[in-house]
Amino acid sequence: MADGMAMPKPAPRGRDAEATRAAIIAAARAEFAAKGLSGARVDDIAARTRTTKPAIYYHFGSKEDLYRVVLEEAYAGMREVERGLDLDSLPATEAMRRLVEVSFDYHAAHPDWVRLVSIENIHDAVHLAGSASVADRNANVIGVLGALLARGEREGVFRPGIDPLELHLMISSLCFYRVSNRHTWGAIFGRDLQAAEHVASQRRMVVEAVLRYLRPD
Amino acid sequence: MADGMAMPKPAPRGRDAEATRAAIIAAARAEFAAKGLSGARVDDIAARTRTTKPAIYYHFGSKEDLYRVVLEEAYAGMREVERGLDLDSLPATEAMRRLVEVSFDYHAAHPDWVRLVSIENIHDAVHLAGSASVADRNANVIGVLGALLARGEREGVFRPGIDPLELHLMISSLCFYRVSNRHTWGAIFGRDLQAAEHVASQRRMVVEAVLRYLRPD
DNA sequence: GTCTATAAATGGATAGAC
DNA sequence: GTCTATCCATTTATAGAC
Repeated sequence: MADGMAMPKPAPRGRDAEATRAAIIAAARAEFAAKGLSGARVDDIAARTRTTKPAIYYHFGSKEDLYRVVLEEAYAGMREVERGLDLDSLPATEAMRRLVEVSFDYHAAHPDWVRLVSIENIHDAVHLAGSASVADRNANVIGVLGALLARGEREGVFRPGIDPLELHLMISSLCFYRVSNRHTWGAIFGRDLQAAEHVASQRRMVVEAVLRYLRPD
Repeated sequence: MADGMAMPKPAPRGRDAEATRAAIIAAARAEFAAKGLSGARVDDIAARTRTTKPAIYYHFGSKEDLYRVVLEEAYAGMREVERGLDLDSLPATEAMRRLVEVSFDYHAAHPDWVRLVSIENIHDAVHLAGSASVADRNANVIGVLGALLARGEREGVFRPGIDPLELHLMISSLCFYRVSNRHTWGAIFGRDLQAAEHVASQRRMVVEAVLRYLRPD
């Protein structure tokens, strides 16, 4: 257990490669989210770390490759949350409410992730296209939603004929837009969508919209 | 009526200042929508026109000022559509359906506008903040929605207590996201949201979602 | 008002020492 | 693996002729 200060180097600047990489990724994520892929400056990414520009190129090769890594890691973060959901123990309606609330809260709590996704769409998702970990994301959410829809239908609380992918589109739209477009919204309508009083109301609206959409009759 | 070829100049390149300005704006709109503000190149904007770079700087001063003009004109285009709606002659439910369908169709038909709005949000809407014509947009849509909600409530087809701004948020989310995020969506789920067969289904979903949200129960 | 040519600055990327 | 110093392509913007 005690490794007796077995670290070989006292580390004047960067400790080890892994720590440096992580620091660069964190800095790059902030920079890319703030200014986009084209707007981001490698110099500014370096300035956000304790290392320098050549370290970035040594570890990641190019600005674009670094962006790719940042994007990949950002999506990985969301996968964690999706896995942590235990929906089977709840009635279908409550499970759906919980799923929507978790999605709403995740988007609200991670505006940087929302911005990165927006930015990637401006680039026609070309950097995501070649990603390995994308395929696995595919099945998971839709599978969970599909199973929940089927269960709710059996329980008689959801109407039949709902496409899981289309429902996911509905939920994502309602959770994403209010974060991604909050700035133009604020400029046009003068309402801050992130103000605490409005967030709670919108959260209720989104849950209500989804549940009413699924309710039979 | 016949102006007898009264045009003073045969116009070898640019005819008049107004035509040149319009051509530059159109080219700039395409370039900015394709690559974003930082990614856009003034050289490429010039290449999309029959004029050259100095003409751009002569007419607009700077790349950023040109972007501002493009953004302003893009928003003006959407105002036209909103004004062309005659909702008073329809029952409240049908009027709401029509309003949602028009919004859906406008977003679907103008992906460039959607991209420009996304881009402006990445820039925290700083270019829209100082815009003169933004304020007038404010009142219009929300006023129309508020009046329609009040009428529907009187007719007993909408439930009370709906905030017009929040309803507009809901409609915009459902119409915007499927266009703005179609590329990451395609990369992750392998479904083209713009494919004709899916568009019709999503259009029904959006209308249904809104009407069910408003329906008393 | 519009062009050719060019200035001035920025910014991605690397050489070479340690 | 990480630094200092620098290269060089790109790109915004303008000078000056017509």
